[in-house]
Amino acid sequence: MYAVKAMPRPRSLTPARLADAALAVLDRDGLAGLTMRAVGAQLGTSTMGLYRYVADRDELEALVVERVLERVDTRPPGDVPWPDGIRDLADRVRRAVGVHPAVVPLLPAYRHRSPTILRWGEAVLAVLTRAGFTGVGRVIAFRALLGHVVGAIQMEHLGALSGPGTAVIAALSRDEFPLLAETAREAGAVAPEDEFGGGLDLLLDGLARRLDS
Amino acid sequence: MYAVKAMPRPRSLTPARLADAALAVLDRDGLAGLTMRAVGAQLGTSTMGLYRYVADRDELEALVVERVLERVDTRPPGDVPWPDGIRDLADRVRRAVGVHPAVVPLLPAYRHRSPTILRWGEAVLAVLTRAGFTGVGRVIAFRALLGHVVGAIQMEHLGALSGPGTAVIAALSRDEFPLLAETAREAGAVAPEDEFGGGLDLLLDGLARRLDS
DNA sequence: ACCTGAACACCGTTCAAGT
DNA sequence: ACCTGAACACCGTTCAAGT
Repeated sequence: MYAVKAMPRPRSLTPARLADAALAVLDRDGLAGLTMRAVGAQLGTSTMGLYRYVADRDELEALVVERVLERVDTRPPGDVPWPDGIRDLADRVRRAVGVHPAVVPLLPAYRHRSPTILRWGEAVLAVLTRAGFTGVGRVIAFRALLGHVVGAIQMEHLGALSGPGTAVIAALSRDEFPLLAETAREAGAVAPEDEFGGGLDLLLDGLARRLDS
Repeated sequence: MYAVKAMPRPRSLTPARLADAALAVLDRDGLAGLTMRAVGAQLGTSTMGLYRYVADRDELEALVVERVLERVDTRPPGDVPWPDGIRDLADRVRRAVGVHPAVVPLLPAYRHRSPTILRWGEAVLAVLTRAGFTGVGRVIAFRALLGHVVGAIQMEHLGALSGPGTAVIAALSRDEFPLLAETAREAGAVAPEDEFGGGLDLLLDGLARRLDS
């Protein structure tokens, strides 16, 4: 019995509950509204209570990012041609982020620390390797795909074709920016997923050519 | 003479001087160190003096971003094959940002407001148009190129091949992430400009195939 | 062991006052 | 007209105190 002198009071929070609360605040009030005080209030606990679960605000943001990325299925794609496998994997990330667009500004800085993205990267590399890529060619292919996913997701949410930025450009003086104005108007007809997929297909075609030669 | 009753005191600052001071602070102390107080101190004026030139901190950041992008040559590339023209234009942005890497985290949000990037986009579209791209195909091509430049620059500066992130990955357990660990080790041999150019070439090859068919 | 609230050292920004 | 400094309403985080 002597080991049970004082029952330690159970923790009232879990990292998952904390991450959910922070994500709720982020979705509701945006990145500027994501403060330690706001998350504490969301949970009904004191602000300082959070520091029992995270070392600082940085760690809380990492928790939120991982909470969103967790939803990405990182299992190998089905038995399909390798370009379809890559398309599938890329789209899983795009869809998961689309559920919580407010997390987009955080992705570049926290991407590296995400266990989910590591597993996802391993799955992408498995597809590339089975397709026949090796060595430096595989490095370039992997980084190009990662760059496209990162870049295109940001384009979609911070510079959306249908967003205000494009409207501003479409209204630009035709004298100074004739092609930009024209392209912005044509862009209205392109759905976000077609833009994402279309760009990815360009990359995949380029990669296919590398395998032929 | 009655129009010259009271000579207005000349302004002591210019937007350019302000932007240079802010850029100096950013380069020295990073984004977290870029505060209104720090920029005021850098200029030897009061903090509040800055508000005569910018409406708020947001506008100061926009000024810094534009100061860096200003250096990008937006004139049409020489009379070269179109893929070389695109390569040239893309590399101009990469090199300008490389001089002030601390500005990278600001790029996604402020890109749209930059007059330089608008002119640069017009130049990219001119090359694409002369190459034969039109309509939706041109929209996709343009956005894919923009996405690659944005994504690859961020990969280079926030997730550099030679950076600590890759070292961490290279040290990962070979059991859990065998391909990631192997690729990270191979990545050490790839220079940043080769990674950027290699990815861009994949995209350009994909684009060339669109013109053939 | 776990949680709390006051306090501290910062921010951006408002505003009344100086020259 | 231009510039300044005190003050206000926020932050993240330290720390001593409560249960």
